[in-house]
Amino acid sequence: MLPFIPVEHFTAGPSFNLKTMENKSLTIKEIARQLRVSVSTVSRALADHPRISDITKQRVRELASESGYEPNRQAIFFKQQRTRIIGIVLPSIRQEFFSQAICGIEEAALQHNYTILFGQSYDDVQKEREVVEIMKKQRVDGLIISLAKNTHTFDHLTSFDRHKIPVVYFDRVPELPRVNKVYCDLISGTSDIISWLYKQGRRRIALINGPEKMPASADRLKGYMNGISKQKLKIDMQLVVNSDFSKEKTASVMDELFRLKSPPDAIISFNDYIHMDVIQHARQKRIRINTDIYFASYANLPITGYTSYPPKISLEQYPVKQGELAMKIMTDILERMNNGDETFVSEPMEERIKPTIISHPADESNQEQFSV
Amino acid sequence: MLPFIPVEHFTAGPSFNLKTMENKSLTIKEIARQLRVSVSTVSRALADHPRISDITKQRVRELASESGYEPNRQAIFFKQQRTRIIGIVLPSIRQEFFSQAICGIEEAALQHNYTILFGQSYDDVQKEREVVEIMKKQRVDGLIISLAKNTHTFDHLTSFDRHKIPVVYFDRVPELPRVNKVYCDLISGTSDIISWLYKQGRRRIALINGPEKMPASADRLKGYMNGISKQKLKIDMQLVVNSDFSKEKTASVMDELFRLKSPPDAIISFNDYIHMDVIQHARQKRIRINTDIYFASYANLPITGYTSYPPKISLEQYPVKQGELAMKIMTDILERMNNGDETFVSEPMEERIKPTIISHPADESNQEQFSV
DNA sequence: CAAAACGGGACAACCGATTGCACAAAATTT
DNA sequence: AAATTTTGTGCAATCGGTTGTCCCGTTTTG
Repeated sequence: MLPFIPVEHFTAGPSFNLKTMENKSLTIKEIARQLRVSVSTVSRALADHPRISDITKQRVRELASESGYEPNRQAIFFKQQRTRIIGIVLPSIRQEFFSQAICGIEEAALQHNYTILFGQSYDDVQKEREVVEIMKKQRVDGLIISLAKNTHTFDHLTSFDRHKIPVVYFDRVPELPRVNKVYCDLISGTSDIISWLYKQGRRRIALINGPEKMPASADRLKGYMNGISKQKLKIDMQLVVNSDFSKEKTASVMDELFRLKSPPDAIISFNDYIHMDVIQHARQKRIRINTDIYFASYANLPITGYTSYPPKISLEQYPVKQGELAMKIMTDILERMNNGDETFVSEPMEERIKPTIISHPADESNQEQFSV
Repeated sequence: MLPFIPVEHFTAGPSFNLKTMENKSLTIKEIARQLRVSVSTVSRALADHPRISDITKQRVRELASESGYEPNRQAIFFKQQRTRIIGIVLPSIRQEFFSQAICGIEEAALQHNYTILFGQSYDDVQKEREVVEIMKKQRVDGLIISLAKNTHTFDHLTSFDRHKIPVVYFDRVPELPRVNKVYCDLISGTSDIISWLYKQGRRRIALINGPEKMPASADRLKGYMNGISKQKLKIDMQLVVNSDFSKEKTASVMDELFRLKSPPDAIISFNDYIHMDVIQHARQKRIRINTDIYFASYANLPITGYTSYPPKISLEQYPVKQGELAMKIMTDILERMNNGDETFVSEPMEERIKPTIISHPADESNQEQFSV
């Protein structure tokens, strides 16, 4: 049997009353007024407090949902001194690696009812400082950051510790002790690349690395050394060059490689973007890609599948998974903090992800080109 | 004459006192206590209120900056019922068009001291609703959104109007009257593409459009019709097909085109991503790209420059500029709202950007391939 | 010289929710 | 039947600022 529907339902609609329409959202106070109970009762009823009678709870909940009440998070978080916002600082969202990572981060954040505040450092430490400062002012509950390539000091980040705001480093992690971090083990990954290339008969393996000071470069170099040694090849530092990611610098270091008495028969590029520049330059030099020289790279970005010459192999670094993990560590820490557990200070969390070599099936359209 | 400086000043240190180190940041209350004035005085001193003496202002400011006081935005925004956070909802950040747009948006936001809360709809209206709901709960000051491809109802967005939260639609805009929007004029843009192709001697120009219901598709279609008519060509609706962006559907509609008695000599793809799929399929059909058939596309994404077969022309839609404009409109509206000006309700802002045809210089490496 | 004007600052309400405490009424125990 | 416990609810403080109002002392004005 249908209940009588009061006229208001037709004039005001089911999900908000006139008050709400007038201006802003309805408060607990208004509900209390309409029900002639105190605000604390309403608050407790909504929180399912045991001391509130079922009847009252019922009434409160009904009115609340009927009128589309939404608790004011601003107020709650203000009182609780939290924001449920996690700051994310990345070098550049335009790099597919990071935009993928964001997806993982966002996904995990939503699951734990956090939202993400977003900022880019454009790979510059100065901008990074600014963005981080803004995050601090916004009182984020935590910070996930992937360092700019020229970030070598960390005072702008360690200051978070004083405020007990957890920081999780992500992919581009600093060489600091006792920090939370998620990264991909590029040392063993690089070593694996060398092994793979060696098995393909390559003996003069070059590495086009990033800026020397970048930890990411250091890892690749270390892995390179390990790999070369493991295959009992001679380490020739002439085969290791550093680019600053600009097309020009990459071209010039490549020229250096080609000028060697014994030029490389395989080139490992810092990442797929560098790889693409490398390829462009190599084409100009009339080098037969993945024939004269094998090309390897890092990141395994989807777009390389669309390009003329994807690398023979690329190291999948699982950005989505890394992002998820970073956020998971963050939420874990925050939860522990809420429970008064402060072990996170002394026992930082660390996740090392093992990358995988993905060998590109020679692109069909390219094959045709070769046979034309 | 200097006032007597209490001992605390020396024990507490220059950049933060013990209290701050202990736990969280220092408040206006603490400053007031140390200076033996009331909190309101401190507040007004920091706000440069005329009723506060210069001496007091001086004292307050000094201690504030010395002790690294940061106003608690949570508290301020809570009181002012604002957050200075703008919600951004995009289909997918992994699409370069949108990640570029974000850059423009972020840039403009920072300039106006806003931060952005980020969410993706993954091009699905259901997810879009969820994300939008979260934004609403987070009490964003405004929402900038680019619609999911299957968004045809707008109740989840019009509800913002009731709360007087401005919404700016961006690139993928709805067909609603009286809304703020920034978009690229794809109607004239598409017409321009047709003209360009016509000048190149193309007469059977096909359009691989997106889902029929999408406004973006409607624009392209309208521009297509205009363009064809303008060149006094016969409109043949067999040359207009709709893909749903999946590789399979794209391939099947292409097959339709090739089965025509009089197949196309030019194909306009919905965007550069579709274009890449189109190319892949066309290669399998042994079609000589940009010779047998000219390929045109939308977006002019940087990555096409790295691909085997960039489109002959692509329509630059200026995502960064669009993003900047969207945020500019947003901040304009918010500022006017603050001044009690509510004209934005009756007079929505609209920016139409004129796209530009970018003709790809035939890629050097591709040329070589042809000559092999 | 009294009244008005002004300068400087304190008080307290407020934003919306949470939460410890108090207190009355009802239920239970002694 | 008195004492105690339980139950249901209200009061008021609190988070960190902002802001209208009031008050007191000094200076200016009539």
